[in-house]
Amino acid sequence: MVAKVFVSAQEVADRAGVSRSAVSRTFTPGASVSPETRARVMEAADALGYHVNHLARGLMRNESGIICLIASDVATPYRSALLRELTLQLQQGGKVAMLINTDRSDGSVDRALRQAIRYRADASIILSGLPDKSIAQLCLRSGQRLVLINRDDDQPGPLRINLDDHEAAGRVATAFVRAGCRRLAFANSEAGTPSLMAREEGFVAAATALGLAVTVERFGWTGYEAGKVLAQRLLTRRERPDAVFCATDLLACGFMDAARQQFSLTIPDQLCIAGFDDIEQASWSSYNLTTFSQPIREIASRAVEWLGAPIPEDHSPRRDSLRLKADLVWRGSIRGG
Amino acid sequence: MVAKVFVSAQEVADRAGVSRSAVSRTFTPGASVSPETRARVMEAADALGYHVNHLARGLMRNESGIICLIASDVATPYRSALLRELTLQLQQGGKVAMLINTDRSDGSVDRALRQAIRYRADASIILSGLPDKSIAQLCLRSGQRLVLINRDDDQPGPLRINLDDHEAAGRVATAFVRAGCRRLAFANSEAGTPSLMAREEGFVAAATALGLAVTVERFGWTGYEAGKVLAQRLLTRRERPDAVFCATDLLACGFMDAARQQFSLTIPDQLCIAGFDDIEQASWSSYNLTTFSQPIREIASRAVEWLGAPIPEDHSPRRDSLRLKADLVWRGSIRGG
DNA sequence: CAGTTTGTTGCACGCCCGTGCAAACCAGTG
DNA sequence: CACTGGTTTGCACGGGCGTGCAACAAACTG
Repeated sequence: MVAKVFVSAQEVADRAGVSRSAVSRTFTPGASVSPETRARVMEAADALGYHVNHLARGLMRNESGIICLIASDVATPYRSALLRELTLQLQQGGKVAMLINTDRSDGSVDRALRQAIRYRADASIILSGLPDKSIAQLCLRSGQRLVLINRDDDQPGPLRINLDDHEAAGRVATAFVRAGCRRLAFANSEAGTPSLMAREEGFVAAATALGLAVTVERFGWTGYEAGKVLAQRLLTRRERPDAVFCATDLLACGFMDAARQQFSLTIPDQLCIAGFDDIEQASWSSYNLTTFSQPIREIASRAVEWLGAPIPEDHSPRRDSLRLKADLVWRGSIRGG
Repeated sequence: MVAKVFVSAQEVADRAGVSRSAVSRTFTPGASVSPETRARVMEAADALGYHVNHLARGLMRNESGIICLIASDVATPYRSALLRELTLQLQQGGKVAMLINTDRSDGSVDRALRQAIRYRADASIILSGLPDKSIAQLCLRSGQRLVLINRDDDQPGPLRINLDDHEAAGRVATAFVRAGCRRLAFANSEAGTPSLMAREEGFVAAATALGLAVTVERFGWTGYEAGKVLAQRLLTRRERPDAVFCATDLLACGFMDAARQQFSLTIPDQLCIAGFDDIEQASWSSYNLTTFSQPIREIASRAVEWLGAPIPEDHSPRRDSLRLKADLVWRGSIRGG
């Protein structure tokens, strides 16, 4: 068994003929080292293949540099795109991402947060689920920062980043009406997360204001297959909808495929469709889906920026809650773009 | 500034009225603690919200529990699916995944590996690119284990997991011929990674053996848009191909969309298509793509299993190179399945 | 030249944990 | 009671690092 034998600062010091402190200072920006010693240290370090032990450094500095990303369904187009952007920007900020998968079971997020605590992560970014209040409080008490993305929670402490789901959904209703649609429907999943429900409520509210009723159907999780089932259910109704707003693009893709292949409908002539997220597939020409783009870059940059900023002394009315705008991307699934 | 104030074992010990060792032993499986003290410690730990500091534990044990995943294009369907499976299985094995994004620039993988060393990762799993020999050697010398997935490298030390790309590609050629196709083409990206090239070579070799020539076209990276361009190029040729093997499913999706919409071809009647990876979209009914499924679960489980196994004393002829089989998933893009 | 400033270096301590070792304890035996 | 074997406990050390402090050297200042 070849034990772990990473080279330590002491070995570098011995080889360079200096004290270990000198080595440490060489790798600490702003520390006082003469150019000569620095050079000798660097040479020895290169020769030996020395790399600062961030575990030990984290112990000392009380700052591990680790940011925990907590998410489920990470292989989903939208999630993976967000994860990509987050990890990229964290890396640029000198942090490193620790990825923890959650499932839909109870306590899954709590377990993930416990892991984050064990590794003394500087912060946790939660993309799915909601932690128990007590464990969230523990994180905050411990000095760990928390970011909730698209989880419409209201407890103070974490940074909450959300979209204007409600308002955006209203814009779709208007667009549908302008396209001459009268029989509106909303295709949702049964997941019932705040942002999905906000889209549904926003759509229904706006339609009602325009004097139209909305048929709402909910099924399964927000995936392609669920979209097909939803199409099955909505398109076999007596009063077949002529416009459907799907809560996510994945649902929309499944919906469109079923609409075209099983019901021989043409889009957008016989049926208008809108989605949400602007996943890559929405732009594929088979779908060419009109949808809302999640401001992924901005979400990530706001989160990272907030993590880098110092915690203010005063308990001032800090902007811990952001509501970003989702832009409507016009493509071909609604008439008269 | 609320400094980090994670509760330490000492505080738990004080509260429970025992020594710090007792606390440590309580959280160390197999250590000798009486039931009473264990109970008192647990109670105090719960009350204070204590969690073992894995940074310090890693320092002691010389084993951080961190596994580094190094990859580019993590938002891609295939990559994200593999990442998901890896992180899941690592979690089940009690490890934790650290995700490092690379780009296509030189030294990107090397920088990622350096980061892995700094955090004293127990192992690194590389999904994209190839590390420089010297840095790879440094990892191995340091006792860090290395796994290369679909990177057909031949240096000893790392575990290398590859597919039977060459042979699989041959099976497609046969299928095309059986479907009555005569004018074969291969659509590749310019990335030139070993597995992509193996698919190309395997296809060409098999076709040649069957007495058919293959038109090869390469463009861009392995994405949807590149697939469209490749269709543009291949389908405007004098001798239009009647069967195209795309190096990846993403290329195939782009290719199919262009073939249908710009060239009004029907699939599989006028054009047979095959892909590779079996990404989720391949099963979407707009594509219904015949393709090879990457044995993602097996790749992940083999990797995790290998990481968990002890390094054998003797330098025996260890199975450090695995070649897994990619199964052909018959769908509707080749005639006569 | 004495005195002061500036810059560099090494020592020693602490961060939090696991563990070898020896002391302490406890129950059982003759 | 003395003795033995087994279990539990605390002490002290080490793992790799950053940093305050004091010692020291060099460079100025008057």
